[in-house]
Amino acid sequence: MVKNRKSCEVPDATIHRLPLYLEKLKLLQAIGVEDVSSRQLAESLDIKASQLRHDFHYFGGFSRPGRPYQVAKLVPALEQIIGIAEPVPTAIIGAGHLGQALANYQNLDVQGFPVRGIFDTNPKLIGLEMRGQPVRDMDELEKVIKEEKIRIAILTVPSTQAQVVANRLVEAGIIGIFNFAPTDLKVPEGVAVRNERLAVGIMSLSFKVKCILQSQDEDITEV
Amino acid sequence: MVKNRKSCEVPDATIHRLPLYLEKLKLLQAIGVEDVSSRQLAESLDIKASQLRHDFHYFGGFSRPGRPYQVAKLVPALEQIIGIAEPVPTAIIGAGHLGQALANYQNLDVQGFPVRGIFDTNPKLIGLEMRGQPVRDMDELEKVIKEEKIRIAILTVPSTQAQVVANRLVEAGIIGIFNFAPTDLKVPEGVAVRNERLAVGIMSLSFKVKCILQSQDEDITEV
DNA sequence: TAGATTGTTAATCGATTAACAATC
DNA sequence: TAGATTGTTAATCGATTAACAATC
Repeated sequence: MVKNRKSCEVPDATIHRLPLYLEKLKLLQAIGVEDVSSRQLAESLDIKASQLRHDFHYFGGFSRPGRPYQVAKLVPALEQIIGIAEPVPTAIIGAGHLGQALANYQNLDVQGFPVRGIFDTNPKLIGLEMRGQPVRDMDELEKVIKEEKIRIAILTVPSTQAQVVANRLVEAGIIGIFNFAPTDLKVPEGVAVRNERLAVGIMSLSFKVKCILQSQDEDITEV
Repeated sequence: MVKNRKSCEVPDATIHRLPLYLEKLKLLQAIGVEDVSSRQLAESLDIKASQLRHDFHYFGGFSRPGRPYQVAKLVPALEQIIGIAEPVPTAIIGAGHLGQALANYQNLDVQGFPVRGIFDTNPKLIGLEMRGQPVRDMDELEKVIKEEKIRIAILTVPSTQAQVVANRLVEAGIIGIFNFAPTDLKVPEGVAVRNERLAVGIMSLSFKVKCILQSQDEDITEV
């Protein structure tokens, strides 16, 4: 399977677009669209058709020259590539506000990441139900991960605890950590981490807002 | 002020690193570090020193050749550039789980984005207190935005409502929207939007997890 | 002075876009 | 056939990295 190995040497920029392609295609599927050209699909995502075809080219052969893409074929192909052809059992570590928000975020299930464990150390939270799942004591972490074959963990604990918890997760066999703590986790090779920094998001927005305000000031001054 | 205009023509990649620089510098400041070289700072962020200096070069003159950066000068300079030298009054639209999580996320205040209004249409939520702020009826949106001089809005409403609410926000004078709904908002020029797609994040993580699993399978097969 | 550092430009690298043959 | 489309390679563009003079 040389193809498989190669199919993982893909730029991050391309990887980040795959979910967008999939989302749009599912939308088309829902309204009964059967075929779609690279031009149509790209236009609806505000990118160039050649970029879309170039992205697809990493994985090869979704259609053949002259024929548009078949939505019904492309959707499962992308799900396969992204790794959600089968549901991916997921845990949420930290049942604070953010953890609760994510636990209750129904799309997580729909998108292929059923939550099979919610954990916290706070006795006041343990036992509470969220989406039919009880919040469990962290003591049960390793046991539940094993039993439920959980592969991905969403980490919403305070940043002081993030590294310690991450170590336990890795030890327990987790190979994907979606980290919401503003900490750079150190993990061994063979474990993927994605950091979600909400503060970075709002600050880069702030930069652009500042630029807009400045340009408005200039316009007024120049009148 | 040609400098200002120019200082906004900065690649997105650089803009996204500014908050990381600031965060690390504040950490250094907290432990009493006074000077820091580009090499030290870059190393702690796992980037190249030349990249850091290249980024700073867009804004010019944080130090002079031969002298390292002074933390006490760099922090306010970056805050100025990012646009958080003065607190930026912020609103949260949608007091569901995610809205609540963000409202209670204390760092929002600390980082320069005090929440000055939380809004929802659900009568069960209106009146509830979150961090000393009542959840208000959407009817009050325009009034409060004006009174509190709110510039940035965090949008956590269902995607079906996102565009309608965004239109109202723009009309009311908001110029920055931090959008958590999986919808591409259409806004006029002079309004900045940043989309936070949690589903994209977890799916790109899933892609990498799948690749790790495949490479492990290959290792076993090849033994 | 010698070693370290910044600001700044040039070289390299990688991602995006264009072009086009093959195909329907 | 004519027009539209994909897969694929080449050209372009932009971001990262290296290099180095000026300075401390």
